Amino acid sequence: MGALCDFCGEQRPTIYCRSDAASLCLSCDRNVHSANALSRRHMRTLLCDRCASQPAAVRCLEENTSLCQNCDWNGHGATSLAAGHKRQPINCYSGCPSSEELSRIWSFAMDTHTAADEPNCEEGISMMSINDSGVNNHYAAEQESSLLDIASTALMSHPPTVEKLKPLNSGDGMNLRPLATHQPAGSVSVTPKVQCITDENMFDDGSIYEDFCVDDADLTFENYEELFGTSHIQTEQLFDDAGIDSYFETKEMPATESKEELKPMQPECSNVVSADSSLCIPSRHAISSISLSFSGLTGESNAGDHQDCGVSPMLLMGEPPWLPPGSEGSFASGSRGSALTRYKEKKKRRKFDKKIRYASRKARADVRKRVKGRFVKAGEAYDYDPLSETRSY
DNA sequence: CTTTTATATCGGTCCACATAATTCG
DNA sequence: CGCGAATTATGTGGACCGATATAAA
Repeated sequence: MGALCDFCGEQRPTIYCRSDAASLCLSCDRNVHSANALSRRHMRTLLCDRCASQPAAVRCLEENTSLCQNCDWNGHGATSLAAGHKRQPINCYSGCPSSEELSRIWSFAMDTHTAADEPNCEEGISMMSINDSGVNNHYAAEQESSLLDIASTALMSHPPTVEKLKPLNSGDGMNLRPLATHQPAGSVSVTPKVQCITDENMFDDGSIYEDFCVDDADLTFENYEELFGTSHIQTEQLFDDAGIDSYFETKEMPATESKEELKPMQPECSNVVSADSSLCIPSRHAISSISLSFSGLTGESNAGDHQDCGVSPMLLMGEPPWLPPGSEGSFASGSRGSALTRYKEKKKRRKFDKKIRYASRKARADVRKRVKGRFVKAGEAYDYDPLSETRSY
């Protein structure tokens, strides 16, 4: 990624779109993502001020900078001084929010980015026909109205806790999502986040966990694309869906094997935290975190993900060096099955949301007549017409 | 408990053709 | 080196098929 907007190549990029794996200036962001209903669904967030290549996850209020997980944990949180900085999670957004709405979401950032750095972009926005009123079809209206229901960005210190995440994760229709700054790999690899795992208070009565574990699986499998940067091509080369899927199924399934089902989970934990195995107290939260680690490796993550995690994919795929305590063996065997089912369903859904490189080709394929699923020559008999769904014979 | 059968799931393949990419003069 | 024409390569979606996994008998 360069220092310029991937689209116009002129302005300084401010927004990172995971679906497009692109850094965009504010103007181009709106331009590109107002093109159609699908693009409006792209989740975007601020660009990391430090590396300028990853989506920002948190805003350091002390330094007044937006940071991706990697920069936050490695560069920023690494120092004891900065580790105590107040951080504010940065929300993702979709749709085509107006500049006012964006400034409401990111009041801290838009002051600097928009007003100071991208005067032209702002001007561009005001001039664009696809502005707030321009994209006022029903879908966009929904998007924008839900944008107004923005989840508040609670102040936090490192580390964020499960409780703080829960409400952000609970809104199903919300198109504004927090970046998970509690990502597992990081959470077990950097000291400050150990609290997250060892905070037994969190699980004293088990209630939080019970609420969390299943929903967290949801978070894991549904939002990981939003949580991590995405690069379709790169990741398919690294880990295609089948790969992680098979890993999932062969190692995690069957759900009925309560005694051994956790074995496969351990390598994640043990390897990820190999630098400090004492961190890997196999708490239930850790298990949830582990599943999040999986999410970072599935289909549409990219090299940056692993960079973010600070763990190489190969390491993550390693064999389990030790077995978990038996207490975890009974962990949510039932909910695991349902979580897996939901994961598969969502994975299936994601396939429909695959990246289309050439929209024109898709548009054409969408209207091509077929015989048993195969394209037929123009004018020849067909058994399926996507437009009329009629047969020619 | 083992074997057989039925069912479900998954990935790969095929097709035509517009268009992107490459080659050539 | 740049340009235009010609050629080649690519990508797109739905249905099908074989391999594999899982469940049931």
